[in-house]
Amino acid sequence: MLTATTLTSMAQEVDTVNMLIPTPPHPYHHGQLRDSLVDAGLQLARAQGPEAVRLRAASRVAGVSHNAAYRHFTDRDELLRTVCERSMSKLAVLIEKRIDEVSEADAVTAAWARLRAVGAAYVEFAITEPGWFRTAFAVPGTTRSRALGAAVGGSGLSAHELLGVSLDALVKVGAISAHRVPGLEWAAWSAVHGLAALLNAGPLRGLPTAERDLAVRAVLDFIGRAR
Amino acid sequence: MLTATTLTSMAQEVDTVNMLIPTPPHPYHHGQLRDSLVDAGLQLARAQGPEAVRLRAASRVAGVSHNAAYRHFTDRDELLRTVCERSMSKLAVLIEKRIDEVSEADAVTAAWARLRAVGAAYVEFAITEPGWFRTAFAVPGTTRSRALGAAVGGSGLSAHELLGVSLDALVKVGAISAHRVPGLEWAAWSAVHGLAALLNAGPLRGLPTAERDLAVRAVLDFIGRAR
DNA sequence: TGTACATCAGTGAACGCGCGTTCACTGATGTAC
DNA sequence: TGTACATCAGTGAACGCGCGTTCACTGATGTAC
Repeated sequence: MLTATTLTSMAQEVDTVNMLIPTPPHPYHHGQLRDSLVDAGLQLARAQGPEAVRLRAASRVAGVSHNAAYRHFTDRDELLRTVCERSMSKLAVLIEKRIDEVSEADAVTAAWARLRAVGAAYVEFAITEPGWFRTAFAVPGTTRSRALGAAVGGSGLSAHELLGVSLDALVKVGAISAHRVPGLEWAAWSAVHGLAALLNAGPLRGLPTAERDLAVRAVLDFIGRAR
Repeated sequence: MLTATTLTSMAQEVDTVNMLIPTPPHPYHHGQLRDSLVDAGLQLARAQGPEAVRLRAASRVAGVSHNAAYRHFTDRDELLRTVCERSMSKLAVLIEKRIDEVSEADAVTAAWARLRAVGAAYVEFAITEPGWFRTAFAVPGTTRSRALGAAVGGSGLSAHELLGVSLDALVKVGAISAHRVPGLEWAAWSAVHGLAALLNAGPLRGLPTAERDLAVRAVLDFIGRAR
């Protein structure tokens, strides 16, 4: 069964590490400026969270004058929303990846392992990418936005939908009864989200790795005990 | 048993409602400026969250020139930390109040009801006072700060300590075994904190009251099923 | 009890910062004829 | 194929904002003698 103990940095696997260095000079017509600005915004969000996603800062990173951005975004908020959606999408991509890694043979065991994988991936993302995690939840309504995973072979389901699919699978396999799904959905999501928040920004930031892994295991076990 | 369905505004009971209006002119020597600035900071935090706690804004609300604050705080961070601690303390005071309202006769039932009251009060505070809730968790390390409740007849225990006490009581009364306490502590805290965050700032903001109450009940039931 | 003086706790002006946003502009590109 | 011109996508200067912080100041208060 997948545990949450191996919280190595997923960064390199999910995306290339970029430094916050302005890009070298470019021809007058940039050509990809919108994408470049979103990438710059993602770098800023990754390093410093959603507050750091600003038009001037992103333009600086993209190596462009600070008002060129207005050719591609109506205002700062549009850039921020785009970056939030992309962050949320990265979370969904990681969750789906971890689900796909589950290889249990028995259908029931596998279904439980997949639910656990959803929770573990959620926390893994929060810990290894705190800036993106905070950004993903910085704008209300982002959860419903679809993942961009389809482009890289994913289903395009959102993080929330992946949780729903996992719970439905448990019903289909006979592990839990259907009427328990809504409650479990709430409980599981809340528990995992709260754990992520407490470990990250809250009072438990900087907990030693061993204790942190214990806490993660405790919460995931608790959810798994729902059967 | 205490439910979470009555999420009426606790504001008036916990503190007087203050508008963000500058106080009337005062004598040259204010006399209570430090307290006034902290109160002003609490008003700002309540209305707009921790980002709004700024020296200039607080001075404005307190009706004082914007640098008088430097006689009482070394910098903005000291004011912010003070306001965060006070917010955390308000959370603890509400939790303790809700615990004290439990009136079950049977020791085991009462112990469970008190644990539930802790969780319900936590969510109640998050929903009725979102600004203070965010502020309480805005500065890492604030959780360990003691509540100021002792002054108003409370125990002075922090929110976290009140949870611990409730769990210990369940052990003492024979409802759960001692070795389950750490895991339960993590799970309960995470679930309730995550629920608060999702309902508040996250994707579920603006959920209709009925659905929201269902979600709260689902999560509290889930914790209560730990027996 | 009265005066000199130190200290405390305010004031008002100023500096420098990064920000979002707007303006008039100009270089590069695409299209009609 | 060549030229005129519209359009697109950049640039640089500027405005106004609120902020934290520092400076020299001044009014009020408390204390020593």
